[in-house]
Amino acid sequence: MPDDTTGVYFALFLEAGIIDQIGRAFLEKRLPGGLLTSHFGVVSHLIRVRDGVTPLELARAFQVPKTTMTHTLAGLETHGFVETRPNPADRRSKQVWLTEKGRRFRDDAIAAMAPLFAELERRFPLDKAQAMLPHLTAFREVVDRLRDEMD
Amino acid sequence: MPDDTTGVYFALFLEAGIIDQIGRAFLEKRLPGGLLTSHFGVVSHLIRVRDGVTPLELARAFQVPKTTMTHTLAGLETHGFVETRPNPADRRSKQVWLTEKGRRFRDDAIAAMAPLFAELERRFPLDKAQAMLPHLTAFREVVDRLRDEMD
DNA sequence: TGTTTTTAATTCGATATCGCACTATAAAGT
DNA sequence: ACTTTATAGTGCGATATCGAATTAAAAACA
Repeated sequence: MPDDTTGVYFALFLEAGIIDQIGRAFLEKRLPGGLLTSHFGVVSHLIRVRDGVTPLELARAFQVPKTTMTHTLAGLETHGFVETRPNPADRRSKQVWLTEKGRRFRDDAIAAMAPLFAELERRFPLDKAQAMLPHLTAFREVVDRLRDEMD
Repeated sequence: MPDDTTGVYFALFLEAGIIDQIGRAFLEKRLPGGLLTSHFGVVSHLIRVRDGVTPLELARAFQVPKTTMTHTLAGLETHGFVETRPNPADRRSKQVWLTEKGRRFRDDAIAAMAPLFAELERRFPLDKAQAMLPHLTAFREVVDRLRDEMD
């Protein structure tokens, strides 16, 4: 495998990292004090996908260690954005449910980001973004599976 | 702006974040104890781009706060992977130079990642990766500029 | 059924990350 | 030249992140 080959995949991870970093910084500057991208991410996931999921499922969705998710959920619960209830199907486990306050937090954050997305659309046209998304998703899916398998 | 529009850009950040997360976890599992992606990233940058750059330039390259870069560089210096010298052109500033040990650290890390990239190439063909990279880079460049301008 | 192994979550300790405030120097404006 | 403003880097405190070990419950298996 030529060095260039490695370079391309390497560059993809590098670009993803910088995009993530900028996105986080931008979002966090617009979140209420003490709240981070991790908090927003979880609440957003509970709305986008569904709530009532377990902490472990959330940890897997974001590919973070369980212990990190425990911590993030504790913060969200302190803020009253989620509540956890026992999982009726498994007494080791919990379910995470959104509160009204949590939904409002997410709506406010999205509203605060709207100007960015508007400007972004002006500079990186929607059709280009739409064209790229499925490829990036496919790459993520491959990497995701690879992680499970290569440990 | 329809909600879907926001959704596409939003999804791009989300995918980037997960790819970054998986890449970090994978790399860090293969780095010597106490060394993180941040350390590898800086050393790698000093080789890929050039060394002798200032801490601030590095902070900008990775879009992290200056104070984070100070900390990362301190760790690298402790490990003997870089050394910092006064900047002859500006007495407030420094220059960061690689050591032989630093180059070896980077080479070893890349070698440890090789199996991943090899398997990755099997599952996500090189031509697709090559096709996607310039678009992702373009997106990063736009977001990067936007960050500077929208504060 | 009883034992062993796996799984969900948490606690704890180490370190990374980051914002704020500060110092030193440089650059800009008068 | 002198004052003002901007810039490079650091110290400190708060909190996030993560790995290792632990506990409780479930699943696998004898």
